Amino acid sequence: MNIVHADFAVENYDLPATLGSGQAFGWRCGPQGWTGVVNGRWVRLRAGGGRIAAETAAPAADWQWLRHYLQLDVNLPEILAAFPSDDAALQAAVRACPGLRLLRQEPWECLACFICSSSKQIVQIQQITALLSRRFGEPLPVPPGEEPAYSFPGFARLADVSESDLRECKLGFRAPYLRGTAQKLAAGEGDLGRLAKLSLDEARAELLKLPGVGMKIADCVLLFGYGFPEAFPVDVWIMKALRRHYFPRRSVTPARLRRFIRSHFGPRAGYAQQYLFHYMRVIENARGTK
DNA sequence: TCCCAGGCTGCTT
DNA sequence: AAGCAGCATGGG
Repeated sequence: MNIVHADFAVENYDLPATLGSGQAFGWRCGPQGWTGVVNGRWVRLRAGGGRIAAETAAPAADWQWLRHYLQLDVNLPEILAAFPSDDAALQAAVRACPGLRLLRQEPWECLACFICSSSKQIVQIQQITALLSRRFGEPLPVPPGEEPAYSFPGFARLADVSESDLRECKLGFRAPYLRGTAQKLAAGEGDLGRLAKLSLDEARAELLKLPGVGMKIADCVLLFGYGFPEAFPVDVWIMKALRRHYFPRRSVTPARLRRFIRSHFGPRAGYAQQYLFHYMRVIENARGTK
């Protein structure tokens, strides 16, 4: 089995923070780097010295799929410079983790994983999605001596899986949601590929038609899967941050909150969201419980 | 034992 | 329209 290497020069790219920041759930950190599956290929990544080194198990014609996934061509300093300068909380989050990036994941996998995510901790989402891959995905070529790896099962495959089989993957009450969404897509009711050509609001409206998909999950898919940079998923962590920093001692209606997000964070609000999320969840939390 | 987790749905007011 | 119980499962 051939092992194929590549090397990318990067600036302002914090690979561990990006792969571990709760936007993708398939990456595992080991002594030799971060191992995961991108578009049906086993990959290991290692960062250092202004470079990201990549290793795969099978030769590919080019590396565009990985550059696209890692969003290597995004001009991060330009995005960070456009954040509101008078926002102390956001600026602190940026200073704490200046190379945090957004990935561009495959939309179906992203959608399925976030349907599994509701009211779950990130570690558990990782476990659930790993079970789905192992059980219903296809085995992938890996270098000798490596753990087996599996593709993430497509919606056609999951549409044929019984609810109890999904529950055995620890999906709990999310099982009928994932099954329902997979069946709808398999039946041609909804075309994920078409969403990329729509506006943010139009694409969100399409996602909201799927079972188990509300505002939060829709915005995650729009941000992490389709690359709409203004999508701003509001989960419990972000809600905590927004209340604390922007609405102390005030109740906020969802409509007012959305208006605030749009006007305050601007057209790249999704990046601001990821910085606030990571700061709240990892950095502030670690400081508080140390 | 209790509270919470990258929520959504459907039923009550 | 807004509030809220219920939904599985596991971590701290």
